[in-house]
Amino acid sequence: MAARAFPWVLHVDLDQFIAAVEVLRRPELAGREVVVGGRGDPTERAVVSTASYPARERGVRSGMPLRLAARKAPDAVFLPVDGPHYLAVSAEVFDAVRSLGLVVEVLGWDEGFVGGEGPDPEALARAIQSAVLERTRLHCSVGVGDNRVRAKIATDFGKPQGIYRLTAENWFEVMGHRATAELWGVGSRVSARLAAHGIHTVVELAAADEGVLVGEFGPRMGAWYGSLGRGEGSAEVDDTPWVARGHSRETTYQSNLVTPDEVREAVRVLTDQVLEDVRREGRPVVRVGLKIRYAPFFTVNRSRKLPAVTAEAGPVHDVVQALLADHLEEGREVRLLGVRAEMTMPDDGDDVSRTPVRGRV
DNA sequence: TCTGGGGTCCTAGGACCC
DNA sequence: TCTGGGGTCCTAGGACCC
Repeated sequence: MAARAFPWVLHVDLDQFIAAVEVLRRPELAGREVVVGGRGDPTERAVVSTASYPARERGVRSGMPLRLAARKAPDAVFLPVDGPHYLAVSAEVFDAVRSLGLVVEVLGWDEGFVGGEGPDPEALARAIQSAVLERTRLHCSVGVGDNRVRAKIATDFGKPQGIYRLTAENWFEVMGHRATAELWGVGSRVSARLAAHGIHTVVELAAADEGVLVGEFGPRMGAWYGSLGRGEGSAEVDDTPWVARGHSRETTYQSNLVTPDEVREAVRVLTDQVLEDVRREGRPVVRVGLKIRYAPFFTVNRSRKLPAVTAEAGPVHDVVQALLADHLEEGREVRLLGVRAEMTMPDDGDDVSRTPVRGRV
């Protein structure tokens, strides 16, 4: 159990995971344009979860509205997202890696870190690829790094079905000239704020004055972005099972909700779903959140601590409905509703906000 | 935009207390 | 009122990731 540092960190990432899993159970789709998203109906309000490589060649991307994807790839096969199936396949993938006697930290359905030792990490990577392929018939790419940040970024250079090594030795040669947004943890907003300080590339970020970064992003994040630019980071791999802080359910309605009664009822349904997720965890609720997205696309989040920690449905419904009553602006059409519940963490009694702060990555 | 759903973590400001 | 200086809790919002 617990975290341990390794000389090598390997990042294992399944290639076009969801699309590949769907092709496995429908072999006739091999080589075709496949788009998985929503309920598989490209006329609905939903977005692309994954597209097969042939569909990507037509310009279909994750996160793109299905309607737009259908315009770009009119002949593509559209399939619904089947989360439980992907979760089951994912568990098999990581079991296969663990069967090699390795320490595995799962990051999501289709990726995870693996601790590596010995002189030949590429051989280890090949062994992982073989074990996964043999067990699940799925291909993966493996990034080899001297820490997590470098391993994670390395994987992209190995795709598909490849292996790529990124360490302190070749970090600047490979990454130095690239845009800061190519770093894991730097998105469009942060890269724009960096650009405002004249910082555009990874090497510029690495050399940036720490005072400037701290002034812009605060002591913690500022220092962290600087180290990201240098490719620095933890080499720990932690196989402790993940404990969720909370659960949420949200729905974008195919047509906007108009009356307050409709909204209240929809929130009640979502709350019941969240309570079911929470019940499976066996931990009580400390705080609830309500998300309202008004048409056309304006989102508000409101949250409230419960008067007392509880595993009962009644008080949770009461607080969620009270949040709604206090904040719903009647007369505005509602496009999306979401309900979130945060639970107590296993060893801190009753206060989720006291969870020890841990560096990202 | 035609803009999903499920998560995590960080920051900042106000309330409140001493 | 010409209005301290922390520390902590709560809430809102931002940003990022898959």
